[in-house]
Amino acid sequence: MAHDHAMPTDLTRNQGLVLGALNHAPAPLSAYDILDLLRSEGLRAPLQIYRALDKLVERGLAHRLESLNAFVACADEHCHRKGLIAFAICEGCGKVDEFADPVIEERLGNWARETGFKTERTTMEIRGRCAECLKAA
Amino acid sequence: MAHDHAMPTDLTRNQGLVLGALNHAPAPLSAYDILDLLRSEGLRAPLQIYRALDKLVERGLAHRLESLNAFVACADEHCHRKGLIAFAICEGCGKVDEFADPVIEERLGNWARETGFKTERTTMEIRGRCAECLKAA
DNA sequence: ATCAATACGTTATAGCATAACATCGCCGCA
DNA sequence: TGCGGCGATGTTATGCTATAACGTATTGAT
Ligand SMILES: [Zn+2]
Ligand SMILES: [Zn+2]
Ligand SMILES: [Zn+2]
Ligand SMILES: [Zn+2]
Repeated sequence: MAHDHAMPTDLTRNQGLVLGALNHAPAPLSAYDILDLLRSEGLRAPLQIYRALDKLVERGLAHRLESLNAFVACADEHCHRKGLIAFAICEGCGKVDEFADPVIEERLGNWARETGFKTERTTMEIRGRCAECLKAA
Repeated sequence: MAHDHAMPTDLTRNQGLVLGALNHAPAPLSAYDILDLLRSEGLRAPLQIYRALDKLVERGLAHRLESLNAFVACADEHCHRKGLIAFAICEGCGKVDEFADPVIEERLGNWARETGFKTERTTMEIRGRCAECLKAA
């Protein structure tokens, strides 16, 4: 399970609550999912969640999945990855696998250099079914 | 400009209107952008747009950009591409460049084979600034 | 004490997407 | 000719996602 993450100590209360919710979740959560989970802690408005998420994503402690409009905790316990990250998202169980591939990064870097494009950020998301779900079917 | 696309002849009226709007647009359009463009043609409801978009995307005549919640016409005039497509989206002018890279496709295929993941579809979107916009700055 | 920077709380609003239901037109087939 | 299936259409209502705009509170340095 994802229960034993080492959380940075300098998070604000809201940031800590949101990251905690993501860490305990077995699948990506939307901002509104998180809000519902944290109403018992006194949070009431979407903006409280979005502001915390902004900071967490900025620091690499969480990631936004564009194709899902949802968020996950970073799978890298301490030092969050630099560079390009790919996400494999299972449509069956919701599990998200996070990995980096230097060759892909290099190919995209080459393409950018050749075309004169200045990359700010890249999202790569694979949708499908994980091995476990395939076995179960 | 994108004015001279060969449009399939078997599109319905709504599908044709929507694809036309995308073909003439210099940048990705949201479903609501398209709706506003087509009110003069009698379209009134978001669903009319979304239904047409579903068909167009299904046939590869248009693409959905997940990181933008918007749509573009496929840049491949006739035979839309098979396989993995990457999109480079300029934050300055909105231009979208569509390209395929067999090496990246192979790397992702390898990863999937190794982990037993069955890929249904992949989205790859690069955000940044195109050469032209960089020159202008 | 003053000031700037950052986080927080609240209300309202904007933007994106689908559910549910009725209707229409086309085509194949008795 | 009439029936039945199917896909596209039209309409209303609703739900989900995200941000604007405002004010207050906390922190921490000078
Ligand atoms: Zn990560
Ligand atoms: Zn699974
Ligand atoms: Zn295309
Ligand atoms: Zn540009």
